[in-house]
Amino acid sequence: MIDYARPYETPNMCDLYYPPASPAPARLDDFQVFKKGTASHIYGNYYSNPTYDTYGEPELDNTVNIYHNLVSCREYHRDDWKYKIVIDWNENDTVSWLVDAAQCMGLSEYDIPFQNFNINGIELRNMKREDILQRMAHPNIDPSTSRRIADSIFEKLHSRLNEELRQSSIFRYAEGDPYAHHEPTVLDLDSLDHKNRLYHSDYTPNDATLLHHADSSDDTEDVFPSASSPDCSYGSDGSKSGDEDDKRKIFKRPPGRPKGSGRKTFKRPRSVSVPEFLRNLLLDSQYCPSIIKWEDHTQGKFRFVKPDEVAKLWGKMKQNDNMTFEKFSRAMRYHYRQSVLVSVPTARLVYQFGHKGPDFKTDNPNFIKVKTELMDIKEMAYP
DNA sequence: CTTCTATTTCCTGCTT
DNA sequence: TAAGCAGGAAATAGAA
Repeated sequence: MIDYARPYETPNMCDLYYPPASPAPARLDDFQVFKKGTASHIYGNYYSNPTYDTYGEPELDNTVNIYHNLVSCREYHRDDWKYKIVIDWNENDTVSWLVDAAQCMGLSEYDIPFQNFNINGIELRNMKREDILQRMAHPNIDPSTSRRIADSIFEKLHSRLNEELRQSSIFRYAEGDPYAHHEPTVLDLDSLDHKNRLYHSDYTPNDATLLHHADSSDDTEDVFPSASSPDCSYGSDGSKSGDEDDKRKIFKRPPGRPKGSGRKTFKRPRSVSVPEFLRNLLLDSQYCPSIIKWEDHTQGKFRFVKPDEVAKLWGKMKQNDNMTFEKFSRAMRYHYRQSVLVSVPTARLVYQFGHKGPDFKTDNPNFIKVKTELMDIKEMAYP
């Protein structure tokens, strides 16, 4: 069962990075804690990092002693950020990434004021070099060192962002971009399926007909033609027309997922769930508010502007040309039981994330600010 | 291999 | 009448 609420039960990692109100624990105690194996066996031991020995033991001050607090937190999932795209990072992911980057660069825990990076991935992505430098500044750290670290962190961040962009460009509309007003015309399914995106380098979308042949052993019993077959009595939009009712009596598709629709030639992690997919659409200016938009962001209420387009995107991501809004909405309704989604009875095409729904936090729902700024620019250009 | 979750497909009945 | 909604039933893929 997916428990979307779980992340909120864990403490904010950055809270742990602030120095404790009581006197800081002695370093020796921390070593003893590690020796007892209370946390280091789970989270690793920073002190096992050989680079640490090259640094002197600084005084514990009010900066931060993040590693000490980090390793004592049992709920910490230090690798989560690796399996998300940057814009999906929460505050913990950002700091975890920074910790990792610091370790890779051979820095000590005193070189970076981690508490200044208690920000989500969207905010991090939007930061300029100078913004990072500003947050990197600390009275106990030499300014030139801060500048050097800030530069390295900035480069590291953009190296990752570029890699995400490169990999996301694998998916493109072959038949033309239905959202042509967006630039570039990339169907960024990776951002909608972020758990899979890191594995795309060895993955190409299946050609259904190729799959049919390659999997012939499995298909010997498949008397129901797939969507790619010319005998299929269903249109790509799942509609049934005219005398197709007669064909349906002969070629009635059985319920359930079509055989061979899975991907068998490679191993991928679980794809995003329907609620996560919706959340990702809503947080992406390429799809929100053009095909789906927030009705009331504070309540998690959203509206399908083009339900069929959303369903097609879902189908595209799942390599299922037969996906329809009717079927997609059925998948949505299964999430009522767990309060991941909640129905909004009065309005059509309006749904709501429940209290166990995914994190949909954004400071700019429907990208209104961006639009306003664009309008301002246009007004300045064409008064 | 079994069990479980998350769909996918089809369907009936109801509401707008 | 069409579109959307609610939810049962059966089936599958993939993960545990």
